[in-house]
Amino acid sequence: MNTGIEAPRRTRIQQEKRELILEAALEVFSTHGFRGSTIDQIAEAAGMSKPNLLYYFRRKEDIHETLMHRLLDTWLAPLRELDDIGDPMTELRSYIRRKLEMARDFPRESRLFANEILQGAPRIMPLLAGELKTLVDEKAAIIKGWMRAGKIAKTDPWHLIFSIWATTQHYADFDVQVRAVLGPNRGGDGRFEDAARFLEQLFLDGLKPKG
Amino acid sequence: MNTGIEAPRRTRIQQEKRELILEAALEVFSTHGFRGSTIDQIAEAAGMSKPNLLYYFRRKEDIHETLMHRLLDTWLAPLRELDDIGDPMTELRSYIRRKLEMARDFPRESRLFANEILQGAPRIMPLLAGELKTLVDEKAAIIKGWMRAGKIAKTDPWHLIFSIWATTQHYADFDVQVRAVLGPNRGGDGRFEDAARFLEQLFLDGLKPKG
DNA sequence: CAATTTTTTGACCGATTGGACAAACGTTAG
DNA sequence: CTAACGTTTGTCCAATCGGTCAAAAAATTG
Repeated sequence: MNTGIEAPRRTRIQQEKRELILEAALEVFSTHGFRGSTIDQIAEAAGMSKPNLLYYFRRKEDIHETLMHRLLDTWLAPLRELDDIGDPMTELRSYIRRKLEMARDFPRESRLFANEILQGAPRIMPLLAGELKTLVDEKAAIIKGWMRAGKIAKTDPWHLIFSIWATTQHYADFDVQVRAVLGPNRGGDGRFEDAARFLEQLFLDGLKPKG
Repeated sequence: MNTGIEAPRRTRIQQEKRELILEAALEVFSTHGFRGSTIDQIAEAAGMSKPNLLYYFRRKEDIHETLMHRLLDTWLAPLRELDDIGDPMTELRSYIRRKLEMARDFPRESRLFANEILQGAPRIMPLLAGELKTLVDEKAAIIKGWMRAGKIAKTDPWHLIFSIWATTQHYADFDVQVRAVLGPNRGGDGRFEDAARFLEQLFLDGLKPKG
């Protein structure tokens, strides 16, 4: 997909500094949101002055936009990998696992995305209704095929995808709450393995007691 | 629980105007976050001047604090209702239904809460580790009892509660995304009934095809 | 070296922010 | 009526915001 944005040629130093800024901006934006973050905060986190930062990104929004476009690519990678080859139940299980791993390894990206959606997705609405919808529709069709073939239970594929997104991203977006509720004992590093075990069972068998 | 905050006596007009402000602030805070919202925005939404608003709430934070405390009470009501009387599977099913109804009927409250948690819960952290944890632990114990009695499948009660929160609140917090992906046809008012049907099946039977 | 280009910074600007304050307004009680 | 009290607003302020600009500093080139 051509976004119409031409990437100008850049020196090696420019590339590195831009990466430094994006890394700092990810940290700041993901915890304070777009409007809650200041250029000064990002500049300080990147170890440079505000005018210097503005030399690499002319506007605050440019940083955010670059971050969002880059994010969406990696963020949807697990769903893109979901395909018709292999056992359906295994395919879904590994999709859930991959999504949970992303929540564990890239919580800032998850929160950045959540912040944007929460506030009405003013900056990426076209992407949601376009690229994202197309991708989800495509994968929903695959899942529907599995259902018709009797490989998995018949249900709504779109809401199934929503539920996978919701349950996995919850461990990144609501991390403070999860850790607060689990307490110091169970809220440690093991919480992701516990979550993985639980989700596997939920999506496989549900809660009905085994006959 | 005594918060230590004394509620001063207020005239009838003060009560009404304060309600008006809180209603407006809920609208603004829930879509822009705390730092992204301005007193002017809230004042305009409430149909009064900024100094007039500051006559009823001395500081911007006072409005947010009042909103958050009030919110937590109503927000946790469904979980409080979960008790040992009645059939476990029915209890859980109606908890899920009630939570989904709250996401449908009070999306602004859900988003206000999500905004706060996303940003590290700086203003309600003690409540999470205190009141909330106590309540969840208590209900987790009840659920554990059901598991021991063989009434529902054995799994992690805490993560079960997380998954119910995540899947239901998703329809409030990520509403724009849900509607964008479902498209104009399926993204209409019926989406909550579709979600209810799906979630019921997921939590009951999971995805494994019926033998 | 000198000339040129790229990078960095201090100083500054207009706009917006949360909030203060006194004066004006409205209402009610005597 | 008038005095007292509760309510509303216009004006103002210091702090912070995103962003500009010229000039200094550093790096690159010849």
